[in-house]
Amino acid sequence: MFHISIYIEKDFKMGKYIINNNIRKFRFNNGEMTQQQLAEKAGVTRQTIVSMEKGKYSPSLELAFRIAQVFNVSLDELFSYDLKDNSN
Amino acid sequence: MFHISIYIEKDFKMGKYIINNNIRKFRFNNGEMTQQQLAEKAGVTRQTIVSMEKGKYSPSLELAFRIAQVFNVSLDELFSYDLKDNSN
DNA sequence: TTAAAAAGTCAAGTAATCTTTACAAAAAGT
DNA sequence: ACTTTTTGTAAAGATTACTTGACTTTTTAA
Repeated sequence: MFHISIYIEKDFKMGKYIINNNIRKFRFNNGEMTQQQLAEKAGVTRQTIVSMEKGKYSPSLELAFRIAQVFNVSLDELFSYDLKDNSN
Repeated sequence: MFHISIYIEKDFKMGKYIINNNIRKFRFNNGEMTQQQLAEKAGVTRQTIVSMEKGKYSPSLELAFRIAQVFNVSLDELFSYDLKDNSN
């Protein structure tokens, strides 16, 4: 007899996902809205918009909603939570 | 002659919205999942789940996505961004 | 009706988001 | 080519999410 163990990490999903956003795309779909204009409409600084577009951090849900509201779209249209591509 | 000024706040939308969530509902739709179990699956502490359910703060978008993923639903099914009811 | 499990509360500490300021690089207009 | 507008970078401070731990209240179940 022999025994095969398959170890599945408890939190195997964690750390493998990445948040993508279409902010830049929607800015240009809305009359070439600048970062500054979006920032004002969403009630944050331009720097926050820059960092978000660049994916430097994940925004608060509150801010995500405010930006979606500016573009009049749903959260799911603006953000996606995808498996990170590890093929490189 | 006289003059009437109507002042419209620039960010009149801000501060009037509130984030609601269906976390508790989804926990009970999922075989009576406890706060502790949800916390483990989402990779946070139970205290974080408690605070979220109680609406004590708006979670990060990252965490919002992880919880939606646990329940296998979209962000928009789990969270809503509604005008605060000022009728009281 | 008592024990055990789950949910709620509080407070202090850590980590991450967001602001502010200031400047550099790139793009667009004259 | 030069100016102006827009975008990108960086770093320090403020604010807020999240953790940790310890305790109380409510719910479930023996």
